[in-house]
Amino acid sequence: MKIDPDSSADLSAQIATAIRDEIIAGRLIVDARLPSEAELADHFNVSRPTVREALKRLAAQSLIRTQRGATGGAFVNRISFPEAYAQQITTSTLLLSMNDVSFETACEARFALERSCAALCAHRRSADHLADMRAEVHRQSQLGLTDEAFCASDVTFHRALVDGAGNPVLSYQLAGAVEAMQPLMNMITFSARDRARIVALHVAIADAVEAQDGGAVAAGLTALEVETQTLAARVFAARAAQS
Amino acid sequence: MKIDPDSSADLSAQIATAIRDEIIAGRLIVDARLPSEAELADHFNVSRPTVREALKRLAAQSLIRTQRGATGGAFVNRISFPEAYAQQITTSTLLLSMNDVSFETACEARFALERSCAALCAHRRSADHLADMRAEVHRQSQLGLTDEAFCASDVTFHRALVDGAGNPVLSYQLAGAVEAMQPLMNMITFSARDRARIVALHVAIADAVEAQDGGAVAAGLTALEVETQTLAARVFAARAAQS
DNA sequence: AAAACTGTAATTGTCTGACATTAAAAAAGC
DNA sequence: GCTTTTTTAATGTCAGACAATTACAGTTTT
Repeated sequence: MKIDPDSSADLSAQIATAIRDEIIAGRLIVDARLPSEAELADHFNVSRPTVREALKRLAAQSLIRTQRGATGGAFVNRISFPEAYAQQITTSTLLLSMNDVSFETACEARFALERSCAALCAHRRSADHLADMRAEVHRQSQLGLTDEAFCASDVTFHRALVDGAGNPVLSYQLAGAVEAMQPLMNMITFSARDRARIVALHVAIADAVEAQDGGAVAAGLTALEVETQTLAARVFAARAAQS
Repeated sequence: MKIDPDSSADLSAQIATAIRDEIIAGRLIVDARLPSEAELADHFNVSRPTVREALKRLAAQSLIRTQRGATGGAFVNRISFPEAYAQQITTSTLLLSMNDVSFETACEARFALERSCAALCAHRRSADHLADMRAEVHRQSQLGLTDEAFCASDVTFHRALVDGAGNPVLSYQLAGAVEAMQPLMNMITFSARDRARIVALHVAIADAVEAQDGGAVAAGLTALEVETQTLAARVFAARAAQS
């Protein structure tokens, strides 16, 4: 591992970067044990708290895990899909909420990405995925559902569609796009008529998935995108007029 | 902010989670200043090093930035697109390299996602994006290029295509998919004939983008996917036979 | 009066040293 | 040979101190 001269950056940041580079370059493989904190401190010529801060940075990115006890230490972590999902969702959500990304832009990206699953999902979907989609459609049709519950069910429906493509990498990438939209969707209040239209489109999509007609799935998603965009435009216009 | 009982988890992890939740929920807005480390230590009833470890965890995710001096402290950071790109790429790259994701699966996901930009890029592409694509095609045609330089140019070409869609959220999501493939692509050695075929497909895609024909862009990407998959299959088969 | 300088206070960055906690391995006892 | 106890090595936490940095106010100089 490289050394850190007395540059302007934090020592802990430099050390974290040095170790991260080792992991990315493959010189530290999964489950390899890092030297103990005392050894690292000695190696980098810093104190143990500084090393610890560096290790915590890496732990925050799920790059390492730590274990106490005699044979404990810091180990290179095999980043799991669920962990990657979670990071992806957090980053995407904050990116959207902090950068004044318009609803249109986010919505366009989300549906563009989801359409990329249409053909694969139509081709590969299992009975389970289809059943999940039908179940969510049924849930959405119930009266007296809160807006938040409606949106949550919407997300579950779309995740079933994405997972139906049977490609974990695709599911991972889409997780951010679909979940990060939820806070934006929650800003909208859905009237009974709006919900009925959305549910009808969901039914059409589920039918297309069942028929394994990729083109129809994509068309259904496009129709849903148009519906969502016009609905959002109406809500935001009304809200702007009110204030 | 909530307190942390003496549960089994690390105190610094609990504190980091508590603060992260405040940020995600919007109770701590961008550029808001967190209490000083001493105040946080007092509030959570822990020592300052523990608080610092928590803050470093958040800094590693670009959720906060710190500043020294009299009016310094920790501030909620507006996560920028470049920062989000970098995190996305790191996570995606490690996810692929550590989880035995097959080349086919990763490649399928990557091209499926990229096709989602085809129509938008064809519609919106600027002259700049087109020029970038042409420039990369020209670079790829040069003889004596190393495999790595060829792959790097390939990535730049595809990023120009993605950016041509004019949707920053889409560019962000695709960054991970496109860049994370590079290490996998670098495992392949491209013969002159292979390169010529790929360049020809790139030319076809650039032509389609210039003609603003979204369907042709998507078709070109599909052809490129087929070419890449068969090429990779041949390389891996040859390598397997050799050993 | 304006500008340059200086000191002070607040805050993060780092170090030292210590103790608590944990969990595996070695040793002891039966 | 098995169970129990002790040892040991590692992380987790704490307390206190000092260094480095920066804004601000007050002072001096021009």
